Amino acid sequence: MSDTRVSDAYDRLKSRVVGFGIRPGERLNEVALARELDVSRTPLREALNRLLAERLVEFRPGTGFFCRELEPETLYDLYELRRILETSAVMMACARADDAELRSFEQETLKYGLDITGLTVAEATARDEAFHIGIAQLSGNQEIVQQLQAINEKLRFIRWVNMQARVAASKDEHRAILRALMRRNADRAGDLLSDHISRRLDQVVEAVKEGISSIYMGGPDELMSRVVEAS
Amino acid sequence: MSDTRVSDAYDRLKSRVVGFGIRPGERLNEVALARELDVSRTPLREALNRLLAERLVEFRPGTGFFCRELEPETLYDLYELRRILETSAVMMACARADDAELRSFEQETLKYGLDITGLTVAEATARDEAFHIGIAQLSGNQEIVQQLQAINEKLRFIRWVNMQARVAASKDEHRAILRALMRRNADRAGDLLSDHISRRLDQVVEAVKEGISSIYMGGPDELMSRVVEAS
DNA sequence: GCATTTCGACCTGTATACAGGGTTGCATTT
DNA sequence: AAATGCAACCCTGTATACAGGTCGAAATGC
Repeated sequence: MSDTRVSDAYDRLKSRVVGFGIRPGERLNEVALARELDVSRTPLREALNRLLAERLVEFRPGTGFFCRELEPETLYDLYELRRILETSAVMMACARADDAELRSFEQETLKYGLDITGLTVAEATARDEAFHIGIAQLSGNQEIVQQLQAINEKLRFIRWVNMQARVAASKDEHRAILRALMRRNADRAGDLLSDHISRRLDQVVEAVKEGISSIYMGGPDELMSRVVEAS
Repeated sequence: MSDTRVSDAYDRLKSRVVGFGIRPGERLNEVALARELDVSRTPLREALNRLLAERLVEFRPGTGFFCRELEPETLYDLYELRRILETSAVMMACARADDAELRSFEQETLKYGLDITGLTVAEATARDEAFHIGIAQLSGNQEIVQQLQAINEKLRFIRWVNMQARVAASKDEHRAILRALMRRNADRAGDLLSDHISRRLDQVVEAVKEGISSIYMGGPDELMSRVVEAS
């Protein structure tokens, strides 16, 4: 059992929202949801209010809570924000991280290898996120790390949809970024990472459309359990 | 009356937390707080959970809610994050904002003038924030704007403390930033804004110490109603 | 047949009650 | 005198009840 019923409901609700267990725009019936999560309405509403502050759900007074809508513009802005933060972070990492931290990150990254073919989409996405968060952590700025994690949650479904398309390129790009980082070449690392994310950013609008249809085709479970094949 | 009792309690609680109506680290007694805010514990706790998600309050299961602590390191990280976001934003603004938006911002900024001597600290801080948020809005990226607003709330008390120290410099720096922005000189605008914020960043740790004592000297109301004098 | 209005069911918003656990203070012991 | 243990009180965590409002559906009028 979790710490409290609130944090328990919060965690499970969050994974449903970011994982499309609940559809964007869908209205949330508190009584039904409380029964599903096996909590009463009070802790459920407390959890919903946490998600509201993170803008993962919306709220209309007198009407109730809704799963957040997916505006392509918002997702584009989030991708851009991610690019800004990660580009700055890798440059800070080049300047600040000590040798032991860099080596440790390199080892952790190369431990399973950069190749993600054969993994499910969910696994590949998790590993991709870990790579990027790892760089942010090397920057030494915890606020950047936390912001990026929040952003990643909002963008996770796009990563799922995109994960199959650019496997080979992603692997090479990650390797190049890692190399520049290990050489503490801040300008090059920043440029590479910026371009790496920009390439995804350019596809966001299409990804949303395709993503929605993909998701409603086989459902989120089907999508995230697909196996990534070499391109 | 507000929309709901939750949002009402949320707004008033938030202004207390960011304005030091509640001391950092202070434990929040729900019954007493509910009585003060004239709501019952249920909406109060929902409001507290929103603030928890924003990390403006902390929570220990079985013990209750606490006002967030002020770690100098966290504040330093937030200042740095602010610098990164605003530097990117002003460069994006140079490239993207249309002429009408730029002119409108210039007019709004010059309307009251850049000189803030004679205003109270609270007024001067509000105007300073408006200048910086205005630039972020010109970037066209709403996510950046919202992130900056959240960051500003967490740093507001430092602005209060610092507001008196660097009035003259701030005025000139704002003018220079505005000029570069109007000329769409992205590199120069970015550098100026980065330096502008970096100067504050360097003072953060001292500001925290001085800030704490200042606040507990005359109380937050006294601090924010001080009049800014020419240096 | 379509629009409009009214009625009813359901759902949200909030208060309150109760149980369990934490905290604090006092007393006792070392 | 300091530290530790115990007990009482208070406070948190959660369920539930109730009131007010919203949305939908059905019925009636045009």
